[in-house]
Amino acid sequence: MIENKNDECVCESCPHHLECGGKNVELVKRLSSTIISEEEAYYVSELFKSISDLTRVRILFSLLGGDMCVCDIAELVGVTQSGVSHQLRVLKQAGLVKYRREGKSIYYSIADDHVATILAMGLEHISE
Amino acid sequence: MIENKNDECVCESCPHHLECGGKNVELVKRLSSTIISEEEAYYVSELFKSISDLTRVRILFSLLGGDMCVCDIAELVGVTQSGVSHQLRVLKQAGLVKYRREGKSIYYSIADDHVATILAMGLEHISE
DNA sequence: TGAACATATGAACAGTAATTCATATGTTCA
DNA sequence: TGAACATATGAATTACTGTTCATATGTTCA
Repeated sequence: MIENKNDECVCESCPHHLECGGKNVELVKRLSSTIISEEEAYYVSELFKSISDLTRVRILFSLLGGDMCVCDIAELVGVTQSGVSHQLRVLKQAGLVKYRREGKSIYYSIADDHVATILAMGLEHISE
Repeated sequence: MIENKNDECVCESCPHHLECGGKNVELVKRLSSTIISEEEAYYVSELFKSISDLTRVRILFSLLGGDMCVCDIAELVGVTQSGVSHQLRVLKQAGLVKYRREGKSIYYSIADDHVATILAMGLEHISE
C-alpha cells in the first residue's frame, strides 16, 4: 500500500479517491513506470501471446522431447503442414525456437534453456 | 533425435518419412505424451493467454508495485472501470491475482511469488 | 432505509488470430 | 536440368477476444 503521510489521497485528477481511500495514482504511476516501460509491457505481452495458443504449446512441449522436422510436428499435433509452418513462424519471431536445415528437411528445436524454464514454470503453476 | 536401431523410420502412417529421414512419429508421440498431457497443454495455453494482453500485463506489473483498488488500476492503465473489471476477472480465474475487500473498495494483488517469477522471466527473455 | 459510491456483469461492436486451400520457394538426386 | 519432396507464404473464412455502454450487485453511512 502506498499512502501519503495523512493517509489520504492527494491526487488532483481523481477527487473521488478522497472517499474511496485509494492509493495516490500519481505516486503509483511514477513507481510502476520504473518497474516496466510501456514498450517492455508490449513485448512481454507479445512473448506470452506466442505461448497462448494450444497448438503452439503442444509444439513447444513436443520439441522439449527433441528436435523435429516440420512434417513430423504436423502429424504429431494433428494440424496441416501449412498450419504448423504458420505457427512455427510465430514461435520463431518470439525467439522461442530455432531451426537448422538438414537436406530437404528443416529441424526445429527449443531456442534455449530459458524457454524451457518458462514452459516448466507454466506447467508448475497450473499444477497448484 | 529419436531414431530406431536401423536409423530408419518405421512409422506406418507416414511412409514419406522413409525419405525425409524424419523421426518415428509413433515413438515421439509416446514420449511426448509422458512429458505433458493434452489437458495440461490446454491449461498451460490458458495460463499464458491470460498474460498475453497488453492491458493485463500492465495491470500485473502495476500490482508488482503494491496492491491497488479497481478504480486506481483503471486510471493507471487508462481503461474504463468496466474494462479493468473484465480483465481482472480473467487474471483471477487464471490464479494470477487475489483480492480482498476493504469497505467499498476491493484491493487486488499478485497471487504469489510464483506469478512474480513468471513475469520476471518474461521480462528477462525479451531483454536478450 | 435510501443515497452515494465501488465493483461486477451482460450485450454489442470492432479488431485480431487460427485454420485451411492453393501455390510459391527451395533442396536433392537421377 | 527436371522430377519429387519439404517447407513457406498469401488469401479467405471462421471464431474469438477486448473494449465500451448501460445496468445490476453490493457496501457504507447519515
